[in-house]
Amino acid sequence: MKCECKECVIQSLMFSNVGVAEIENICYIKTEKEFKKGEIIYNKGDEISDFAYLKSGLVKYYSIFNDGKSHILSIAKPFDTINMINSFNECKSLYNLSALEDSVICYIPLKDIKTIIKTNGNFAFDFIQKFSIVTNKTIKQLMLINSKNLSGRVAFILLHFANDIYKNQVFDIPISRKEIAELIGMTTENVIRALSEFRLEKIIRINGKEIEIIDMDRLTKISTYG
Amino acid sequence: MKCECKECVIQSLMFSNVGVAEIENICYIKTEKEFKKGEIIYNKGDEISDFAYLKSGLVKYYSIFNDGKSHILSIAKPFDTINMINSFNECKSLYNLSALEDSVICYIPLKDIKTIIKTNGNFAFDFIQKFSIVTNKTIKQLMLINSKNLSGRVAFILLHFANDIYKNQVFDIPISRKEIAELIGMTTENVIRALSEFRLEKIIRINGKEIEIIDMDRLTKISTYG
DNA sequence: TTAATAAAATGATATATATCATAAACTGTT
DNA sequence: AACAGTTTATGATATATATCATTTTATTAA
Repeated sequence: MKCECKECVIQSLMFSNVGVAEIENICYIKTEKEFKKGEIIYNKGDEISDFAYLKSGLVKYYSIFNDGKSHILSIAKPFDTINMINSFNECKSLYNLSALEDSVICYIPLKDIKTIIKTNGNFAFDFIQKFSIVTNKTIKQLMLINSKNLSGRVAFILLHFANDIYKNQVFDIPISRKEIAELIGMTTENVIRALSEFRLEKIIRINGKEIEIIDMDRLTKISTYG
Repeated sequence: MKCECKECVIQSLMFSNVGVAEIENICYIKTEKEFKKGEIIYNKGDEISDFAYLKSGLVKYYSIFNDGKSHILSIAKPFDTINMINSFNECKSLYNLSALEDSVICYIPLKDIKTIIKTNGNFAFDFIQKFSIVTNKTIKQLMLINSKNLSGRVAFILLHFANDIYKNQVFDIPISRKEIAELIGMTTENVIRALSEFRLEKIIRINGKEIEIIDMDRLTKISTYG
């Protein structure tokens, strides 16, 4: 089997400095696995033996704390690395990961990535850079959401789906209202109320899971200042 | 000048794989700078040209968002790396950093660290591991705090100072009540109220900045389940 | 297709936290 | 020592969000 994925992190982003021989090798040892919507990819604590990235679909990272509630950290989209953040820790998943949509994950044994890091400094450097960008974005998003009120948080998440994930003003939201609540730290009822308000104000149009952002300007203002 | 810092990240943690020649070299090119309590170390957006770590003192990372309020991300303690998280991004500080106590920061030009990463795979590997631990801890703390109520958050922070920073049940809290509020995302008045309640309940003793944790068990319970 | 179940929606009420006001206790400065 | 400015502290009130209850609308399974 030979890789073909044009947007593969490994080929395009990270392996820009890896010799051709190494790339060929990686392409042959990679494996792919399909997950159905709702399937668990990793449980918290599972051993991580592979470097993984999302080829297609959508994946959520979440944790359950002592409050008994699920808290969603973030959502990975195609070509995001999966579990990069814990791959170098104790090689145990720090989060629960599950598929929000049917997803395909590409695996490369972690030991092979580690070997390349140890033998190819330029690859290691690019890897650190990529790692830094991913984690910084996650931390920034967490802090930003916490600084906002209910409407601001809901607006922020709608814009995240429209701008970052689907790159479209119309999209089928892949998570339930309850999951939006778990992502922004508010209750399901209040998320629904905020969405209803946006709908009545003609800022968005809702048809079940389908959401269209009608007034991008106002939603952005609500997200920014709310 | 020759390094002497026994607990230096560079010597002990990260340079375990660097050849002796490289260590000697690093020791000679490092510089140190003192910051008085309250002094700014980096402003958000400042260029980062050095890898830095905290030799002594205490440093806060914070950001000011559109709400006009300061939000503290975390507090670095001696031998923590400073700005590791943005060193490999755009080499611009993503946060404001200021000294909470008189502090000494040790600098090594980033270009030298980058050279070692590119030429010494084992160092790169250890660097990634260290990076991973630091960022994971930050993200976990952010999520945990957000999952708690007022008392739980205040208890959590008191335990953080006692257990992680000062390793003592009695300590002088280095930040104001306002800064505690900025760290846990509550208002100053409510932080003071929570502290007063803990005092009345004989869970802690307060004498200005001096705090003693009397009932560790109850405070831990409040932090865990609050 | 229908029943059963879950998700979305909305209202009423409770609760936690924020805001505003004020006073007391510090801190630093002259 | 006295002053101004800041931090800490506390109370009263307002506001935002959570909780509980109920209905409607989707989804899933039989």
